[in-house]
Amino acid sequence: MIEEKLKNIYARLFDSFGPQHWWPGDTPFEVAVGAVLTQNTNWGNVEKAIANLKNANALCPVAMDRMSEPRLAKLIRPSGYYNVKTARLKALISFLIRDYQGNIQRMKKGKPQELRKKLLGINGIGQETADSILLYAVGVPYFVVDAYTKRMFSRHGILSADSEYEDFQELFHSNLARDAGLYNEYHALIVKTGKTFCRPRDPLCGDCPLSEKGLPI
DNA sequence: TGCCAGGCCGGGT
DNA sequence: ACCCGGCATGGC
Repeated sequence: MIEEKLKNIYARLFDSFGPQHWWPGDTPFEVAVGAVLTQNTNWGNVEKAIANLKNANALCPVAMDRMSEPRLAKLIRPSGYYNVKTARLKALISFLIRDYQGNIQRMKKGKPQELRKKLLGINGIGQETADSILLYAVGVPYFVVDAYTKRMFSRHGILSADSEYEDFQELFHSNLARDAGLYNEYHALIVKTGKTFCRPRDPLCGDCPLSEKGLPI
């Protein structure tokens, strides 16, 4: 039973690592900024960029909207792809100001499905970034699928490695309660486990809580 | 030193 | 529908 497998994996990860207290960010806006900055990027580098924004007293929608692109690019430089990400942050913030007066909380009004479509319409916001914002900044239950999720659950034979984002997301949506708190913790535990054990060609399965009898993670 | 990190876009086939 | 190159820093 697939449902039992998913619940069993969750239980084992939670027992091993405990609550992860995600997303690592003080405000919904910081979460949204972090979601863009962490695209294909080590979280440690993102922290440096966010620290720069805080030091410049610039981690708010109005300040970042007004800021020149070269200045913003310089502040977020440690997170890599800084020119691309400057444009993406600008696009997200323009949208946020235009439709929600710069207040992410207001996204809770209206249908989550419509909001997701709107987010995906912003240049630079793909499925994972949109779902990260939805789940961790807005608090609506969309499961976030990242590289770790695909790697872990395909290596465990639950889905084939070349399955689509939607396939992985549907796996969780249809087999677990549609619960933001659960999705929050589950995804955070997947990342925690992935960072520790689940490199692309380096399983390191020995001490992983999921490794037993030829079940590499 | 090369590999890796909590993707996404645009152009080509 | 797929495939691919580009985007860039910092840690190990």
